[in-house]
Amino acid sequence: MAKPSFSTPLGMVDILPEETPSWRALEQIIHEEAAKFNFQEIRTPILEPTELIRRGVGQLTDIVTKEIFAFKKGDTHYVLRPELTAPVVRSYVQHHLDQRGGIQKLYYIGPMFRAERPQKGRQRQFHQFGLEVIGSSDPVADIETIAFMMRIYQRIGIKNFTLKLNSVGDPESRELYKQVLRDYLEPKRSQLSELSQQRLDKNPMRILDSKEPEDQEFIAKAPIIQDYLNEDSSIHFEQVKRGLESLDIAFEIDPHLVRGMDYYTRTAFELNSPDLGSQDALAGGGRYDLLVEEIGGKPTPAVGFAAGMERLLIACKELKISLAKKSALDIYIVSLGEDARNWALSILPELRTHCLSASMDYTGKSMKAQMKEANRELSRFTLIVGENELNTGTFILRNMTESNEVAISASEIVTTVLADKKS
RNA sequence: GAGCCCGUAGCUCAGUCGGUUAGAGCGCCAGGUUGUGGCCCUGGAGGCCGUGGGUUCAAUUCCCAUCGGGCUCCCCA
Repeated sequence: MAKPSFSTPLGMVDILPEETPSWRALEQIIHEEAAKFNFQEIRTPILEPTELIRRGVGQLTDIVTKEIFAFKKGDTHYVLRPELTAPVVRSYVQHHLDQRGGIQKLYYIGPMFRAERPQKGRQRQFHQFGLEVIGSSDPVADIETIAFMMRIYQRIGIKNFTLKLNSVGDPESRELYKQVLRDYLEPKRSQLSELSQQRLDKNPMRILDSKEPEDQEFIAKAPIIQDYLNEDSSIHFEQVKRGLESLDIAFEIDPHLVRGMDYYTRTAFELNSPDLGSQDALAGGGRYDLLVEEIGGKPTPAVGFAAGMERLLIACKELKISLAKKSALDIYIVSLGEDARNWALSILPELRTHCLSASMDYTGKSMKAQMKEANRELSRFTLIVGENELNTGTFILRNMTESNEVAISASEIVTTVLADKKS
């Protein structure tokens, strides 16, 4: 094997022709469902200012401290976007979308970048779809966000998952809870994992998310935030729960669910699948009532989620769900000789004008080889053109699935193939 | 950032306790059918056995390094 001189960067993959139909089918589903919910698509640059991500996602988060692709051009620092909530909010503020009236219901599909060690379900360039509802603090926005997310998986047929729900509180509730948590954990500091000891100072709530064995005992007995929510946040949480119940969306409360981005307030949720292996989060999201202001806009409540597309496709593969199959060709023209090839080339435009997919040999190979190719391309018909046909004006149209053929005139080709396609 | 496993044909993998021309299935190309695909039969192309170094009379095989891949921890989609 000649060694390839070049290959994709670590953790980045080519999506090959046999895979793109599934991707397009998934994208199609997302676009269709978004339209049903009256969400509008937004597309933003792959690059964003470093400072936006730092402030948006959080200075101390893993994403910012170690997972970012950053570089500098002139005096400006850029990053490849690691997520899209902060950029969408940036766009919302930059273009004064709040001035358009109503709330903004936006969705997106696109590549994200995180400089992590690749493994199953984790790449350095990966794709997410997601949505952001900006301008509403009503629990209905949370419920619709989750309902949209669940609908995508439901439509695809992925049912094997757990929806975890929590409230991480508003700033007031959270400060109170953090203090309670610190008071509880501080006496046990020396018994906690090294990582959790650091977190105790910076962000004690993330200790709840720890998987270190030595932390588990303390986490299990730790006070839970639900007991420290103020009345507003508590009511909000209750309304979200009730809304999901009324929509028959099953969930479980996980008081230890703390997500990786700093901007979440109140509602936080995550969808996990046992079909994914170690990286089991299909999607996650929550409410972020402080982010718009943090990024320079007016105080504006918002909620959203993001879902991993590769992980969704992995789950499909595990569950043997096929989103798309190789598309069949309507007609392949087998041509014999120079005159026949020219004739074939000249008839293709008409076939395509009638919305038929049509192709022919580009290499001048034997009839048998051309028939093989038509078969490989799953062509429904082959049209055979040689000297005889050109002289008599009668062509052989072979039905490849039924293995029979008819002699027809040139003017009958389109109608015959179209008639079969409709039946 | 840390740990473990793996690199042999386009793909999936045998094999070599170190020793003449490295194999299979699938795929590809061609012939059997000088104008007919799928099934079948026959043949063919395609490998410096990831790369570099070491040990040895001899390395695809053993050792070291390196690169690449996979899985795991951490964290996340």
